Amino acid sequence: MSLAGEMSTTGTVPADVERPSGAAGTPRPPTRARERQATPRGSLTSDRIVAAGLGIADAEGLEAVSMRRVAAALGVGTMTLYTHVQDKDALLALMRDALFAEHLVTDLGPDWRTGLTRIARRTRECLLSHPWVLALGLRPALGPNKLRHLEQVLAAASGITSDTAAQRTIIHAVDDLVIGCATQELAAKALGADVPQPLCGLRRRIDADPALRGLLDSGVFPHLSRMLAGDAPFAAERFEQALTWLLDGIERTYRDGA
Amino acid sequence: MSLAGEMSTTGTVPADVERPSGAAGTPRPPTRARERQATPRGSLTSDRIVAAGLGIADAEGLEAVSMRRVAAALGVGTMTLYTHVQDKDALLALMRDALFAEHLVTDLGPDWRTGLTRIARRTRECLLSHPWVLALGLRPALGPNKLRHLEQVLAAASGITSDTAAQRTIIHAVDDLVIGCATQELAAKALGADVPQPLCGLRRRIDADPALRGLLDSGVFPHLSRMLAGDAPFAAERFEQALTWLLDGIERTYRDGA
DNA sequence: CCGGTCGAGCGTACGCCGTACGATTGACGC
DNA sequence: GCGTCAATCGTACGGCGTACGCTCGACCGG
Repeated sequence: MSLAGEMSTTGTVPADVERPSGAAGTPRPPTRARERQATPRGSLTSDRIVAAGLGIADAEGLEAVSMRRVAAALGVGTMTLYTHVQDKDALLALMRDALFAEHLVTDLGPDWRTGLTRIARRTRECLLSHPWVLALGLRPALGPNKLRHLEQVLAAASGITSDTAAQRTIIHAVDDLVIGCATQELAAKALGADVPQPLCGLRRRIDADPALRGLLDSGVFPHLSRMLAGDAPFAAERFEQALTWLLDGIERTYRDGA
Repeated sequence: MSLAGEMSTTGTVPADVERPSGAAGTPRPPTRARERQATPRGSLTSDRIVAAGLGIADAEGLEAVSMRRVAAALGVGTMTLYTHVQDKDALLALMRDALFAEHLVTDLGPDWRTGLTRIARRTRECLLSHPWVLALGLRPALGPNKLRHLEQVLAAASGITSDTAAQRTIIHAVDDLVIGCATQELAAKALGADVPQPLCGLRRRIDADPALRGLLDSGVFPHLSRMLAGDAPFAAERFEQALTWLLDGIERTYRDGA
């Protein structure tokens, strides 16, 4: 039930898997010319499938995760996966939930603000180090690890108000900000940006396209031109600032009343 | 250059397209038994391809947008599209940029806060009414309409500070919140949620899965259980509240200094 | 009027994908 | 020893993006 504890923290690819071939009392001399059955019949579990999927996704991105590929990484026929996993969508959902285990923090700290800040930072790091999670897009995932994560966020939020509807609004707001930040940061990184110094990624891409470059120079974008002339703050700084603003707003609302 | 003005505002599918077949001075008696050439040779433009793509995406979702499908909607051979569009990715980028035209607001209002609020609301509505945009995921799009949108956001943000780095942080923060809100809202809507009354979508889905249901009832999720017993606020209310918090935080930072 | 050139249009094919279906086969209870 | 059943997986189907090369209409210099 509590499958996929923190298997994903390995980071590097656990894809190519041990081939027992003679493990656990089943020597299996191939009765026919069958060389198959490298995995001893009952050893394939959805956990191992999910782990293989995570390895491929981390190493090569989400688009490399195909059923054939996962099966090959496990040394198993493609259709065998369907005995343990309903769908490819189901596999992706399991992978998503496995990663929610990484969202957990070990210590919420002394007050709600510290707790929410720590969770937000951890979640952001998690999303940034597994970009394929956001590429999953709108597919909603629900699993035991997501429940654990929700519980932890709620535990932090309950320090500020006991109104459950307000708690919901608060954790959603923080989550939204983190998701949005990570999404945009990854999109920017896909362009080789994030070196903020002289030119940001946006500037570089506009320069690369003569049409856009002409449009920018046409003078109808005064604010944009001025901004592109200056330096850009690091994404991490932007995130911290935005989080501070949001938590400031929350704090002001609930400091007195509630 | 400024292709795709507000073609996407049509909403409904412009897919099945007029077949001129004898238009504009080329009667074209088929010299052979060729019945093709329904579109009079020069009439296919990337604009029309993008429009067809938008129609399919709005009507049937992003996964229905395939090169074959778009070509069929235009009454044209599949490979013909590649004369006007480099890639499927390029087509999707053009579609994304076309939608940025919808992000523009007609009036920013009297002050920066009104301006940012209006843009944020408009952007949210835009994302919600074209869910496939977020499904595009991390693919960064850049085009003339995105530049126009950026210029407008910057125009609003410049009312609070003239520091361009700070402007950048501000507009990113607002954008992040909107993107995150819309993402989560669409994910929730995909489950048939958003009727907040007795049970939210989360609750319904937990109940649907006996394993999760058991986990929840096991008592290790006290905060979660308490929250699920209460009502959930509407997504729109959550968005407005979060935006207010964020803008409050921004306002406090810049009201006195800068 | 004519011949040449060029690019728009597109038919075919290749290698991927997810997965329905049914045959095979090993483990286990009797 | 044998029936049963679930795990395994080979084959096949329809769809995808797109590389490649052919056809053919339109235009242009003569």
